[in-house]
Amino acid sequence: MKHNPGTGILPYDFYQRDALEVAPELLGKLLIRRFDTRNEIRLPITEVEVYRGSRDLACHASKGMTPRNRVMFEEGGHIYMYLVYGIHWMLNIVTAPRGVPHALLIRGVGEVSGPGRVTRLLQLDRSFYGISVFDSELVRIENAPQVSDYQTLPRVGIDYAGEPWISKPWRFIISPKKTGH
DNA sequence: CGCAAGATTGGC
DNA sequence: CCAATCTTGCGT
Repeated sequence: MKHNPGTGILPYDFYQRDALEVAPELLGKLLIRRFDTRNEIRLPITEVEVYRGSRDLACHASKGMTPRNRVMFEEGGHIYMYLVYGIHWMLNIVTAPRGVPHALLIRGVGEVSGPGRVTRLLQLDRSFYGISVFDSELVRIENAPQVSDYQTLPRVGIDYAGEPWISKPWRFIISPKKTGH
């Protein structure tokens, strides 16, 4: 595995931790989508949601390993893509060591809000399933100063999970910039 | 093999 | 409020 020393790319070890620990640190980091040698999009991650292992009934891994969620059980740094409602691709960054199925759903980058809009903007789909953000040219994440001003809120669209999972404040979002004087 | 439901979005 | 759109996982 490459670690890309000196490139500013977040290293392998960054991802080998509990998703709840990685989530606030991922805010503000630069998600980079390279289309070719001349074109790439670099935007800060503004909103993520934690899906935390087999006990979390909102997490796809709560029903064990399946063909779809297999990559969640890989080591941190892999990309988990899946389709919801037959329409929208969801981009997730797997975290935690191999065998511990944690993931972070990327819900916002730059000014773009909403996980479906993120993948549409960055042109991410099934073909990115299983690649690693710490050694891919096409999708990578670069270090940036730690964000200190963020809030936590309940996750969206997981009523099916029931309590206590519905109420867990596992959605992390950069606080809106204060404008004006 | 059928089918209900979905980590959402956009339009009426 | 509700349809779109199709994959997935589970029950039969």
